[in-house]
Amino acid sequence: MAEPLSPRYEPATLEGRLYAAWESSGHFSPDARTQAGAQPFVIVIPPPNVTGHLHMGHGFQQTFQDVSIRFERMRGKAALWLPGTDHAGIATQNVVEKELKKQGGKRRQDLGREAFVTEVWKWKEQYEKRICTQMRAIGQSLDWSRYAFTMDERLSRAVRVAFCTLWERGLVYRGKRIVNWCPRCLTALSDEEAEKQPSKGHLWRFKYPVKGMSGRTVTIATTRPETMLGDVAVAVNPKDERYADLVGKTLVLPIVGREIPIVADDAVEREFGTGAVKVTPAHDPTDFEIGDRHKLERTVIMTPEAKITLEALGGFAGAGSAALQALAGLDRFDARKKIVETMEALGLLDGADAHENAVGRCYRCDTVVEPYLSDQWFVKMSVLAKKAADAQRRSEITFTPARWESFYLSWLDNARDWCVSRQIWWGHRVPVWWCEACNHMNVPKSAEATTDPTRCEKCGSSKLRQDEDVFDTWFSSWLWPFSTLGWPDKTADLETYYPTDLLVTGRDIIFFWVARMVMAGLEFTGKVPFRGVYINGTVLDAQGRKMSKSLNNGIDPIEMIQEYGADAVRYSLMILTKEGQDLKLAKEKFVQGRNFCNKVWNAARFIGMSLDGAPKAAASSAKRLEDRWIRSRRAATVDAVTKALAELRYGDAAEALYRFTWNDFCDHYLEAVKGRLDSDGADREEARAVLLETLEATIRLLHPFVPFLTEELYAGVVRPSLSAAAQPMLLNGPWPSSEPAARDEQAERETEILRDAIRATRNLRAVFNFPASSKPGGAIYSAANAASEEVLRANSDLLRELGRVADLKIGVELPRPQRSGVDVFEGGALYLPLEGQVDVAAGVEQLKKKAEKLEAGLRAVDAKLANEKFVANADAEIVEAERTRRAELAKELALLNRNLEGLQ
RNA sequence: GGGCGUUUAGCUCAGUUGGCUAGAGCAUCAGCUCGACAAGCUGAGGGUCGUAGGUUCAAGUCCUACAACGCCCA
Repeated sequence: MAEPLSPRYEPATLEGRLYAAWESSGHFSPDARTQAGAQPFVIVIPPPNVTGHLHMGHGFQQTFQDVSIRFERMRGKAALWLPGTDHAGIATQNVVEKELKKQGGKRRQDLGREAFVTEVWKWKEQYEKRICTQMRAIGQSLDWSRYAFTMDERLSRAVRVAFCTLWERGLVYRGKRIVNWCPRCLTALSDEEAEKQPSKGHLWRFKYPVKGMSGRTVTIATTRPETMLGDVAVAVNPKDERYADLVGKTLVLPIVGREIPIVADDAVEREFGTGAVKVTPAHDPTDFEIGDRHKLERTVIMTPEAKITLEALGGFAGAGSAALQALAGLDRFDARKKIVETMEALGLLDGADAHENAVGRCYRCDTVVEPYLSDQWFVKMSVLAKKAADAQRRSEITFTPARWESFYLSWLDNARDWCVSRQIWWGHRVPVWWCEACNHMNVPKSAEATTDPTRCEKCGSSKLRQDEDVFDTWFSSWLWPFSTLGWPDKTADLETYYPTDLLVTGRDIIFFWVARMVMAGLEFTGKVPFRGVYINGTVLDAQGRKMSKSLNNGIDPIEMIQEYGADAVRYSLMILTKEGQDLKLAKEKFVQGRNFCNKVWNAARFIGMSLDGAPKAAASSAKRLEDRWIRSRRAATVDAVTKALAELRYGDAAEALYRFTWNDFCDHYLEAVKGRLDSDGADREEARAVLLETLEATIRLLHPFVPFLTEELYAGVVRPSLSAAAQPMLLNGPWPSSEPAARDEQAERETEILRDAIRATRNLRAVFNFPASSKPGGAIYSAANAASEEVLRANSDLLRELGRVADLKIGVELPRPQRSGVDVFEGGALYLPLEGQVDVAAGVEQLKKKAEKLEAGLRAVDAKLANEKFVANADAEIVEAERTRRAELAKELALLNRNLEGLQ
């Protein structure tokens, strides 16, 4: 090492520099590997909102992806992690609208469509860099040369081709349907975008008089009284005897004065409310269907802003009435109140009950969604959904955790047609042209999808007007895994990198996105878009609540990176997570990652100080116990981590590395070799060789989790001692290979004995309050057998140094000296003579406790062995193990007791 | 109402096909400038595994019922 490293890991000093070096090295791109014939490994990023900022959920989700990408890249694959952002139609439009209002009080309508969209593009250009910079700050190894934005010319082309193709195949249609309408955003939403929330309301009962039967009324129940203006019938269940005689009769709709029939329909639940429901086909999806079955009129009584309009009610008896006129122009909720009051005044209110039901709200602005009749574009789901479900049933896609498979299937099996048109301006405009001359709808052929038609294909008129609507954002996102790779063109990228390997995303968009990508993939490319789907958990606050703006309980990943370092943030997130489980997070949790990074840093710093160029011995020829042991542990860890990462068990991999690095490598091995580094000759060189070898493997295994730290240590500590042929960057691999020959079970067993003897020594020192700086003499290690004796004898220098005793004696079944503390360890007993100011009474208490534990253990084993059925039924090796255990316990206990007597 | 998840130490969580005295991190207590690391070292204490049944030689683990909390769907 030329210059010593700082005693603390200081991430801020190196992260920016290292990321820039990685990016300019070209290793984020898979192209070189692909040209060399490597197998690809591909992930497309779930594109975040282009004008959003990176929140902890992104950081969490993207870190899984980066760990997998870095792992596979190091394993030699042509790893491609494709970055990009999403135009987020409604969300972005809303933000820009708000901003316009703030700046000059203008509405988008004041600017006009073209000028407004220009404004949004400006906004996008301004914020696009921010989120990409933030992804870099966390260390995400994305191939920026393939960066994609959903409204790029290239991806926009894909949207048009997709739509025109669906049109040709009869999978898309335009129709008047009840959609989820947001009266604030003034657009339709898909079913998935209308989030159902429980809401406290009332169930009102209204009496509708029966025509020609004086005094006779039918009582209906409703949660939305304002819609009664649009009632065109009342429906009852055909099997409901209460109303059997009334079916076919006519009611007079109060206030409006319209005559409406009583119809029988199976959709009506007899148990709900009064068993009679008002039918409003233009304002309720169930009523729409009832209306279809009974050929009822669809009477619209609200404007797109959800205000009452009486336009359709002019011809009825109550048209001119003050009661009805008073409702004109009222907001729907004011109208609700007013209608209830009016019905009460008319003596037609039968009462109301408190009622809780699920009310849809706009997922972007939280406004209560109105079921509203309008013309929209729909994608037929039945065929697409069945294909997507079948692919799953043929196991072409694997979900992790597996339980999401059934979740995915159950949605597909019940998918309703997808409303893809939105009445906003920011997005991909529907590629349909209306002829102003003959009103014909011109949809380009898919082969010519990107050329705007100039003449009506039916009448030849040049007066064409493009459809005003834009597509749902997800109508571009569902093409993401292949539009980003060049589809609809047959590009080399598409050929090489599609289908992708892994998709990592949250469970909240399995319907929105995952299922639809599978549909699109199968429909447009004939292949599933990805083979594996990892559903990550949700990041919650310390109290288990979702992080949200309104609660202000979010934790900013960028702030955490500044405070603790990107590696600390990444590592903490990974070790805290268990396959797909939610993650309760608090700022303090990042301390664990930071401390770990600092530990690795300092271990490397120490090793660096001990190295001096390449060691002059081979690690594989090192024969000392600690060498064989750490090499065996390393080999086991390589296998465990490789397997865990291949199976997407990120938390398990992080934990295995934590234990190996801290408990094995630092706590034992580094301490064990310190003495040898002072010596000279082969013993020293072998220690240095093993140190280097272990450090190298450790930082390679850690690299996917803590890329900055490890890259820096590779450059500063490891690489200078390696051969000139070593890779210039850790990023590029290789991944440590499995080395079964290094496994050494005997060394692991012997080290357990040794470490337990050291533990016993330290324990006795603490228990009897030996001063920390003292080195007690005369320690006696009484081995239970010759094998243990040999282990202790061969490592007596470690016993002395790590146990901090002045001198010691080792033998088989040695006698206990007078007035000595005793502890048992695996393979023997330790006697420590008590001299001077030591606290015998305290020690006796501790030993008694230990004896009690042994007794409890012995009782448990005895109970088992006394049970004839256990001996008869359990596997022979289990029984044998219990017998051995019993003998050991009995011996330890006898020893402890005998020696306790001597002390008291 | 249906589905899924969770319930193990003060807190956050592990615990594979049932089989050593149920583990870790943080927190707690005691002691430490012992060759990198006080963001550290050493040692220790702490759990009737949500409740009640059942299967089994043996249950944190399998089965049944129930409870609480969370998420999704209706």
